[in-house]
Order: sequence, then C-alpha cells, then structure tokens
Amino acid sequence: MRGTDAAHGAATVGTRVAKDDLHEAFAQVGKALANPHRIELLELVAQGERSVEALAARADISVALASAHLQVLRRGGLVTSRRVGTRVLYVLAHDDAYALLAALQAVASRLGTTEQAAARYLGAPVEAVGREELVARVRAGDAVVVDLRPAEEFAAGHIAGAVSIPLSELETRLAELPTDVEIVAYCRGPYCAMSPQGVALLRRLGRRARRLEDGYPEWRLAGLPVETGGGPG
Amino acid sequence: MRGTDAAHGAATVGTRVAKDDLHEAFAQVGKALANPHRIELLELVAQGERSVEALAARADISVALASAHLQVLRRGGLVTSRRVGTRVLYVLAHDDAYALLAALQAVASRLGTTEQAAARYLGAPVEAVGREELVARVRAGDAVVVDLRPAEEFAAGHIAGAVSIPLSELETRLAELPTDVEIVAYCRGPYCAMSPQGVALLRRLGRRARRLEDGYPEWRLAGLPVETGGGPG
DNA sequence: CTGATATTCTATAACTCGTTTGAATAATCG
DNA sequence: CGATTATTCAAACGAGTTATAGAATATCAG
Repeated sequence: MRGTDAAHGAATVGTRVAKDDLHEAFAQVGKALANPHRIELLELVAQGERSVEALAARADISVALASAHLQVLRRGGLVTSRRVGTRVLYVLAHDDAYALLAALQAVASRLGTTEQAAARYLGAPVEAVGREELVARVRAGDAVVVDLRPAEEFAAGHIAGAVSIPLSELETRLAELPTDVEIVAYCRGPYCAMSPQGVALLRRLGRRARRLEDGYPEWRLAGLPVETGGGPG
Repeated sequence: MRGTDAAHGAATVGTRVAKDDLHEAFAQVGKALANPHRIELLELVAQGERSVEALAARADISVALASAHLQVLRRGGLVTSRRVGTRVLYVLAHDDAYALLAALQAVASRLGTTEQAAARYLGAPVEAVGREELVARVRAGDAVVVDLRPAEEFAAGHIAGAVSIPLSELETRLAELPTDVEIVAYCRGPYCAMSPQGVALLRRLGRRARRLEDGYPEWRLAGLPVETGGGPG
C-alpha cells in the first residue's frame, strides 16, 4: 500500500511532495550532527568565537577539513561566521544549538558504547558540585573556582570570579591556589576530560578539590554571572 | 600544529584515542537523524507502538527500507522494538528521544529552507490554543477536542476526552460535532499538517475551530491526562 | 601594486549510505 | 509438518560523504 494517503493531498507518484521537503529540512540539520569532527567543533565554538585555524588546531585536523566541516555546521544553522580582517570567526549560532547538542548527548549517554567511551576518556567518576551550591559557597568565601580550559577560551568568556589555570600548567602553578578553601574546577562541559583530570591531579597533590557539574556553556545558559573579555585567537 | 595537545595524554599519531571514540558515539546518534525517512518514522513511532508494515505504509516506503531505517534508529538508541507473535513493534525508546527531535526541529525552524517547506506543507498559520487553556475550557464545557490522526494512532493513545475523527472522514462525519462550542483539533505535533487542514475545512463549513498548539506527544510529555488503549495495528 | 596570511574551492580517491530485489528466518495456523 | 505472513538479511548499484593536496580568493601591510 503506497501513495494512497488521501488526507495529505494527492499527487504522490514520483512527485516531490511538501511533506518530504519538510523532513528533508530537518534531516539537513541532523546531517550536521552526523560526524565526530563536527561534534567536536560544535563543542569548541560553544566556548566562544574562534578562527578556523584555532579550531582546526584544537580539533587536531587540517585547516581545509575544519573549514569544510564548519561550513556544513553553518548550513545546518548551528554556527555563524563573520570576517574580521584576514580571518573568519565562527560562533555558536544561538542557544538552541547548544540545547540540541545537549539533547544529543543525553540520548547517546544511554547507549553502552557511549558509556564505555566516556568512562575511558573521563576516567573514574568524580563527585561534582551543583551550580547553585557553587554560587553560595563562593559568596561565603568557602571555595575558589578554577577554569582549566586553554587561556584563549577563558579570555572569550568564563564564570565570573574564576581564575584561569590551564590544565597543562596546573602542577607548576599550584602555589597560586589557596590551601584553606576547596577548589572547584570546571572546563568545557559534561564530556570534557579536563576537570576530572584536574581534580584527580589536585587531590594527588594533597588539595581538596571537586569538579563543577557540566561546564562553561551550561553555566552561561543557566543565566549565572559570566565575565567576557578579550578577542579570540 | 597537530597531535601536540599534551594535556590530553600522549599517543596521537595514527592511534584511535578515547576522545575520538566519545565524539564518534555522539555522531552515531546524529547519523540516526540524518535521513528524512528516519525523521518521519521517528515522528510516527512517537504516536505509539506500531509494526514495521504499518510504519512503512504511513511513511510511504517499502517494508524492507522501513526495517533498515528502524534498525538505524534502534542502534542510535532512539527507538526500541519487541516481537509480538509474527510482528515486530517499534516505539520511541524514551522521552529524551522526543526531546531530541523537538530540539532538532527548533534549530531547523530558524533556517529559511525549513520555513518555506513548513509554510508550503502546513499552509497559512492558524491561531492555536495553549494546552493549559484547553484543559480549562474543556472543564468549563466550552470546547470539544477532536483527534484528526488515523484511528490506529488514536487507539494507541490520545488526549483524555478527545473524540476521534480522522481528517479524511471529517467532512462526512461533521454532524458528530456539536455546533454550540468551539472545536479544537490536534494531530501529531507542530509540523503535522492534519490539524491546520482540519481547522481550515471546519471553518469553510461554518464551524468555530482552532488547532491545539503542538500535538499528542507534547501533551503526553507535559504530564496532561491521556487515555491509552487498544493494541497497535 | 606586491607579498604574506587566512580561508575557501576544486579535483580526486576511498569509503559509506540509500535503495531495490530476492532470498532467508521466525512465528503462526491449519 | 507444510503453508502463510511478517520481518530481516545479502547482494548490488548509484549517490553522497570524507579526507588530502594544491589552486584560487580575499584581506591587509607595506
């Protein structure tokens, strides 16, 4: 039984019908999410506006390939770009795009394959601090917030009051952190390995440390105070 | 600059690193959303549990093709299946899967191509009734709710108190609807054409009619009262 | 205008996806 | 058990995607 759905209006045989165009349009956005490099690039642009070259370096792919993938994301309405002098900067197009990524990760997290990959990448689960709790504890002078992301991402925007110590410098710059309060570390999001790794390192070095649930994009989307500053690299 | 992100642990040259596996896992779910038939099938299983044959007929594709696409959706964790006698029934795996579809549609709706396709498929925008408003008006005896979806979808689950009149039978069964209260029509969701078409038809026939915002899945997810009954076809 | 830098485009090759067809498998009914 | 029905699998083809290298374009500094 094919091509007989009278209620939807006639003309089905071989014809491209409006309903198909609509599903095609939705699938077009789905296609933007159908490649691992694009997922990674999407997470990176969610940290702030960055050039193609900077994104390619972070995702460890060639500039040409990053450019191609970013254009697919742009066609899917997930990112926008603007030219500034000689470089083209990409950002997340709007908050719905991050909500979509989060929904994707929520569904994926139920799959065994994701769970295994996450466990292997993130290491043993570390106890997390909630956002509201963190606000209260910082206000009480009871905790200090550390941003473990690369310096350019901190510069593009970070949790108000946080101090920037990229994960790679954490051990050498340990002295900058107070010893009398708990350290709360955050990074890019729930599937970023920096904060679990940073917390593990801090504990090995004898400090009290926990990670923030989620990361910077979620904090910003929750409407909590952020500081945003210097231009992108 | 490639393969030099020291903070993420070494061993990058040619090796498949854990981070890639994680992004690959997310992209796997994205791939499930990257085909128009799969989007349509996802919307259909969101109406209730249905057999492969029934879904293939609704989506106007062959049974073999529907089976293949449903298995991609299952691998992506979006639907589940169970065998009942000679047939295999598919349903939405969990509410997060519908939330993902909704997030996808929200992003897509910002694209010009989607907007055009939606306008062409749904026709001129029709004023909608909110869910809470509808609950109040039905309680006050001020409105009657009509489910325009095919009878099997109504049977699988519907808004409590709604009457089933499939769009194709609306004109001939007009007498079943009261003339003294407003008619509120609903169907599968915000991108389903049945309720706008049904409302337009009712108005042409001299009735007071509006459509419900969204459709049955959204109503159910909002925790509002539903009735669920007979087995799937 | 020229040269340098950043990004995009083009061509190409390997690979994956979508679809159709017909065969294989599973469960039911006589 | 054999026939029937529903679903899945397998092969095969065309179409689309990914990745690479190198050419083309755009902007800026001189």
